Amino acid sequence: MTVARDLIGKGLYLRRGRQEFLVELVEVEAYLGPLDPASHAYRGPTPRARVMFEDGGLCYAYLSYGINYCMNVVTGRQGTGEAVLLRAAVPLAGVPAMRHNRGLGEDASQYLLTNGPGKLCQALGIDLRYNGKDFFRDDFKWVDLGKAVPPDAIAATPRIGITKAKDEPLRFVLRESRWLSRKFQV
DNA sequence: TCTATGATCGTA
DNA sequence: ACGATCATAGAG
Repeated sequence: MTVARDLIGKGLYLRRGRQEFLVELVEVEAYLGPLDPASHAYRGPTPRARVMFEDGGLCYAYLSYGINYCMNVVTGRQGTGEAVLLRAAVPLAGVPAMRHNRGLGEDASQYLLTNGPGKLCQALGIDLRYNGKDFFRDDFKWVDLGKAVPPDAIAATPRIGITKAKDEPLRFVLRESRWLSRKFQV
């Protein structure tokens, strides 16, 4: 949870072939493991959730609603099943490719690029092949963007799109960001 | 601005 | 059958 908070404002870089992407994370959600009924780890290390139980630093990617992909950072030690869902980001590099991946024209609002977990993955070209990849290798890189994010710039709110444990404030957002999947309410 | 709905498929 | 989503349609 404090790990999730620390991801706000971090830069994530991805290279695929000749394409390079860089985004700044502005919205994440913590999923706490087997005791969290909203987590995919709730039923233990099933085939889908297996990488959630690996050591931290891996990518847990899955198909959501048969339509979109979503990506997580595994954050616990081996066996704990903790992960953080990446929900929204600011596009910093590779914007034309993201626009293409999203099927958006030049005139479409820039905020539609990466303001949701499915949109973020589509923009970056993330699919099931990225499940189990290492965010510290495998063409990913964490980038220090050099911005200090003061604690009061980050807000904690309930998680989105879940039915169980919906009241825990485990979604972390950069308060004033225009790139959130939903506007932060006071 | 909001609520409802359909698309679509891996997982359990 | 369900779901850590999204885009669209229609009402107010």
